[in-house]
Amino acid sequence: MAKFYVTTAIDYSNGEPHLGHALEKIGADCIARYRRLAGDDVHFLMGMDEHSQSVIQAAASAQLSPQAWVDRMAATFADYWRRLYCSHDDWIRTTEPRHARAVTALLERIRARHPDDLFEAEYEGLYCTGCEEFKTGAQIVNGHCIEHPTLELIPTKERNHFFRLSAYRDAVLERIRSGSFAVEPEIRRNEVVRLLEAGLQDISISRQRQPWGIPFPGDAQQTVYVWFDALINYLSATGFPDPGYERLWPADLHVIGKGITRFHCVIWPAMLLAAELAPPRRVWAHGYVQWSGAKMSKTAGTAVSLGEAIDYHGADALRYYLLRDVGFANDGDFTWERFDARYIADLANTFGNLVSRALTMIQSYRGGTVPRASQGRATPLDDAAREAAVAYRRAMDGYRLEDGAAQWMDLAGRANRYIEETAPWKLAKAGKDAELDQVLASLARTVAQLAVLGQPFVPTTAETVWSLFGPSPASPAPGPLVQVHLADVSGLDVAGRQVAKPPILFPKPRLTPA
RNA sequence: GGCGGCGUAGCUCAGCUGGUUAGAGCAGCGGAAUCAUAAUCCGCGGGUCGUCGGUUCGAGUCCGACCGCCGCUACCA
Repeated sequence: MAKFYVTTAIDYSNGEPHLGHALEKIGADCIARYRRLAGDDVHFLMGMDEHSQSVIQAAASAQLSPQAWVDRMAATFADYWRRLYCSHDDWIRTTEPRHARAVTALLERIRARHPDDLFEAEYEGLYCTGCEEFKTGAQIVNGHCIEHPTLELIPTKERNHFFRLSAYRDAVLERIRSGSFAVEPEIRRNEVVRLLEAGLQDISISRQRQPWGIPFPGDAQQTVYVWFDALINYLSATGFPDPGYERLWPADLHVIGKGITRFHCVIWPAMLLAAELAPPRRVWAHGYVQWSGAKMSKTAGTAVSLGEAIDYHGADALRYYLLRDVGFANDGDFTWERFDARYIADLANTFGNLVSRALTMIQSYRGGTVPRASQGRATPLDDAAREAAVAYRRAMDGYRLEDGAAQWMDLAGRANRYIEETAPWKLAKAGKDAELDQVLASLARTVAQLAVLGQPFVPTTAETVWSLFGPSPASPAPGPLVQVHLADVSGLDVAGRQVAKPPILFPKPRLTPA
């Protein structure tokens, strides 16, 4: 069983999560669930980034200690991810001892193996407490950071510890070009490659007078710069530096937003190389959720409440809509109208109604028992299902989640057409039992397959549909959905199972009366 | 400023190395059917393929310029 260690970016503890956070977590969860389905031994990590100046400020304005504040934020985030059915195996917080230990160990390991890579120097510049970065050039407009126009940039001059990032340009570039370190989608890889080709400067990795952070090893006056600290979370969660961390490391996939590729695709692999540790195998940088083509903004009133979006049609529906319509590569729009359109046309009318009509016919024509087809085996629908599974797999293996979702939904559409083509109600009236058995059996198989393939997108709905196939004399319990392997999906046998009356999976919102 | 991407039917987008009447889904219109969540299925798309020019027997598909969006990056007031 192949190990698959997947991570999301850890979230800053300075505000409520929004749709953008949600897209990343949902996408990563979709991948994690898919890899489990494909038989991998998945380890899925999420967590919180809890150091930094902005946390101190947020805590102060809430009249809380930093620790009390981050505890509260962690609980808030975790609750949202629970509501979205995130299936993470571990949850790391950078204030945990295991993380501080790993950060210290990594720095000491770099110092031991490449002492020249860590040095002290003076740094001077404008510091944005929102980004926790020094800002230069076009990042500054009207004297403010473009990301945080309401915050003051702080002129800062201090003696810091530096990391010799410039020494690793060629090594990182070579790994990206050769593919041993994959940066995707392609547009992101090209950006990173150009960035590397342009050359790198050494970076400051410590801060003075920043009590809320991890002490810099060998220099009690300074703390580890929050970004340098944060990246290491992926390693901390493996148990590093204790023996056995290699069971998980290197990470197979870091899922991040397109705005932080520099840290993950340049600095992070360089840090690891300096410590003589393997860089991650792959980074996937997703796009952003937009509102009518513009960045979501609270001030412009275009920020959508995540809680509201979850409650609107349910978490499964939000997951499907975001992954199918907004997508996991490029930027995409969120609008309530588009959400409605996907929900009604796809989830309710195509998928939900398919399950409803297929199982209802098995109820009324076969007393609720899935018939065993006597003649032939593969119907045109079975053939279509097999092809869909192949295309689905190809899309999901390449992290093209929107394509995977489309393949899944298209199969449901194909099944609806199959019903029209075969018209089981006519077969029933005409007493063509063998043909009817074959059609109903094929439909049941396909619905079961849809439950399996739909898991990464609509986990609870998939579970519900799967559980509709009850015990049969030959096989008392259907067995958990999560134990079904993707390789077996085309050979699923539900003949003989007793099906329950199908519930309304995706109830349609009542239309507003005129 | 540099580098890169995008601009195709009302909406979201496919269109690989140039070649029959430019496609899909959604929405809309018409029809059929009745197992089903008034769901489904079938039929219907004359859209300057951003603009102009070029290469070619032939360009949405290559080249150039321009317009409009967008991304990354740069010690540009």
